[in-house]
Amino acid sequence: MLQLPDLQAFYDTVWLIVRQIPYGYVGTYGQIASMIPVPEGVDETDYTRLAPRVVGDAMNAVSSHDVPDIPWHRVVNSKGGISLPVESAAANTQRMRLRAEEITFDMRERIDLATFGWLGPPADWLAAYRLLPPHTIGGPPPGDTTQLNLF
DNA sequence: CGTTTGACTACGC
DNA sequence: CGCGTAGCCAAAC
Repeated sequence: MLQLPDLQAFYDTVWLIVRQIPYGYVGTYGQIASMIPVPEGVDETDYTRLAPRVVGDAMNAVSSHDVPDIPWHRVVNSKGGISLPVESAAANTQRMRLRAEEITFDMRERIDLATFGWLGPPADWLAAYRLLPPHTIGGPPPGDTTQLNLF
């Protein structure tokens, strides 16, 4: 069983991380969840497979109000696709904002994570908030060790 | 209040 | 690869 002890704290951490995703890059639900330490007493396996859904809940909470501080449009699923209901107003907004950041979609409406996938925040930032390093996504990193925070 | 639904993901075919 | 499914969480009905 997962049962997060402090849901609001989890949401706060998710938003904190999402704010760090730079212009022109995207993070995934699972990636963000993996950066948050597994709460005490929570089974790690359950956390791994269920926490990404709760990250989606946290995104839903802000996108419905369209909180300006939080670039919610930069969060996509593990396949690089938009997870909002297709053709919904919110999904169209998200796609429009991503394209405005010069992020491109392939023929199947998917973003190449090897190109646009966020590599995560700097180690010192993670340490300051006691978070975990993100596990790499989308295969081998493109090799740019100097990913500037343009946000 | 039960019930249903879903901004997820890993895994097996 | 794509599709289906398990997992059993939260939020919305």
